[in-house]
Amino acid sequence: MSTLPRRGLNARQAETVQKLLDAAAQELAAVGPEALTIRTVAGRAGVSPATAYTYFGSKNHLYAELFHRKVLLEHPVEQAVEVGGRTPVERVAAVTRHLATVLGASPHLASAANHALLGTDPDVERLRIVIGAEIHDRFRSALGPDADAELLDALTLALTGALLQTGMGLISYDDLADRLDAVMATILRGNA
Amino acid sequence: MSTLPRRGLNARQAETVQKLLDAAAQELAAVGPEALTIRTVAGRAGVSPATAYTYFGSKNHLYAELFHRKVLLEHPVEQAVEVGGRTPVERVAAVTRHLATVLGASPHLASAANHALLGTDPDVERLRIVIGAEIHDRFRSALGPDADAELLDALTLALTGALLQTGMGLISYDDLADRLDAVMATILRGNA
DNA sequence: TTCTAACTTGGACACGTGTCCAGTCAGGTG
DNA sequence: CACCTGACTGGACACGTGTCCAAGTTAGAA
Repeated sequence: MSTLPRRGLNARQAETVQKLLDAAAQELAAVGPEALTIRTVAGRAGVSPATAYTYFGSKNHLYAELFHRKVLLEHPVEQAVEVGGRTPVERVAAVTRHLATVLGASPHLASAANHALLGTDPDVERLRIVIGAEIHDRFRSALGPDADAELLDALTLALTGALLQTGMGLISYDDLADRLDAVMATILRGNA
Repeated sequence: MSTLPRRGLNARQAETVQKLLDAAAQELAAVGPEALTIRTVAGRAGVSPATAYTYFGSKNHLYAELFHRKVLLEHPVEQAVEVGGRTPVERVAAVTRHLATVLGASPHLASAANHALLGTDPDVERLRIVIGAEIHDRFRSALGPDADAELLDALTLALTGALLQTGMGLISYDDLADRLDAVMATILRGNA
């Protein structure tokens, strides 16, 4: 499956993939990440399980792809950063608030992705790197081009940890944004 | 299973549990987290699978318990903090270095626990909270009793994120200690 | 010693995962 | 229009998970 996820899909294939992703999003919202199976998603998409496995080699891959599209691609943050404020603290807060909002709107997806992105499939690995880079870039554009690498690292790790704890239920989605604000401000203090 | 993990085990049961945990550690080191199954662990422990499921309701529970015992209970950090240095930065570094060392010695366990602690079983949830509290306490004793809550939060989240990324392979165990040093120092700057 | 409560066992069960492959179907090409 | 390539299908397969239960076994009480 490692070759199939995006590159070089013809129209028909792309449509099949889209149907699967749409069905997965619906199924996820309907029954949650535990109850969802590839076969029910395939059924909902009007496609055979074998076909589903052609495009998504594992449930993890499906979740990771869905997360990437729904959370990152469909919700770019450029404007949030630009209108987010004049200081780095404000712009960083805009990044994390934006993410918290998007995730809070799809808690099932967030929790599913939490598990999925830990997977070892090559497909998941690829998406993990893409997603990590995207987060990194968002912080970089919030901090400006001459940001300290260690600082970026600290922000990214703290965000990662917060998302993890949210997925585990230790932080509620309602609290996430505020918690992140406070943590980011704490980290930035002395590093602005 | 939620009632059985620790409380009120008689000698025979405690021995069974210990045999299972020992077998799990061996199996984990031998074949890695993916290939391990409850049944092979039970076999190695000389116990039936049904018995194994009596004490560990899921593979996640088994991993979480193993992690808690091997990483936290068998490796208390008190002395590390005490001899770690005089400044908060040095003592925090002692905590994270200590953890990084222990985890680096059992990468399979670390990665298994990474997955497992995300589980939804009640047993896992309980251990998650216990483990989280333990980490929190370590930072608190490193920072002193009057530590800022937001600062503690930031350190904990960054550590969590770093452990996550290590489990995912984005940070090597060799780099982990140094990365953590740098990140912790960055966060502490301006918050000492 | 005998009894009893409990821990343990073997084995079946339903279910999900991911793989595989021979066969079917559709759409564009000649 | 017949063809042919590539996507899709159906269904079996091996495997692991976690559940269940009737029967066996063991340790400690009477």
